[in-house]
Amino acid sequence: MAFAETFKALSDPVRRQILELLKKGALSAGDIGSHFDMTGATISYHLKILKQADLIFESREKNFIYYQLNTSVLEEIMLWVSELKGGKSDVESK
Amino acid sequence: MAFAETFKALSDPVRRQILELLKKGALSAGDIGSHFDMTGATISYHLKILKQADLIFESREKNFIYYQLNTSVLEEIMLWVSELKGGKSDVESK
DNA sequence: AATCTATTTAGAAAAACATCTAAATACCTT
DNA sequence: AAGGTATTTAGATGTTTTTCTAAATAGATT
Repeated sequence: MAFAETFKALSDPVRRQILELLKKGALSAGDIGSHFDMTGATISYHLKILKQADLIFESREKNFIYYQLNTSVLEEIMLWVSELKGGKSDVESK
Repeated sequence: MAFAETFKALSDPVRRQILELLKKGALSAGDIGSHFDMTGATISYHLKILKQADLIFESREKNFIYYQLNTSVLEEIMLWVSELKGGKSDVESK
C-alpha cells in the first residue's frame, strides 16, 4: 500500500506546485527547477519522492529526463477523501 | 489559505486513522486514544493538528471533549485533486 | 474544598525531512 | 575519446515532526 506514501508526497508545497506545473504537460527536471529558487539537487530529491509515490513518471529523451503526471493514483486519493466525506463517492454516483 | 495545513494534517497515518474512526460518529479524546498504542498526550497533539486544519471540531460535554469530523474542508481537497486529474471535477460534472 | 477523571501544555529527545555543496553518472556532440 | 550539458547521488546540516514524561488545567463528584 503505497497510499500513505502518496499522502506524504502531497504534503509538501513544493511538490504540489511541481504537480501543478506538470498539469500542462511533461517537463524536464531542469525546466521544473527553473520555477523554483532551489538547487537542482533539491528538485531531484522532490522528484524522487513524487516518483516513489507514483504521482509522476519519467521518460528519457536525448539527455533530458521528462516528467509527467500519473493521474491514476489521484483516483485513489479522491476515493479515500470522498468516502470519508460520507460514503458518497464517484463509485456509486457513477 | 489553510489548505497547505490540511494536506499536512492528512499526511500522517495516525491522523488519517483518527478521521476514519470519527466517520462513525463523535468520540471523546480518550475513546480515540484507546485505539492506539500511544500516550494521551500524543493523541492530544494529533487532535490539535487536525483541529487546526479544520478537519475536526470539538464539543465539550461533562468533563469530556468530543471530537467529530468536519467534512467541509474535504471538499477543497477533492477539488484540488480532481482539478489536477485533468480539470474534470465535481464543479462541472455537477 | 478535596479529590478524581479527562484532557492539554511544556519541555526534552529521537527520528524524519528539506536543503545545500560537491562529486558522480549518463548521455550527447564534436 | 574528450568535453559538455542534464540530472542524480552522497554526505552534511539545520529544521520540523513525532513521541515521551511530567506537570498543569478544567470540570464533576463527593
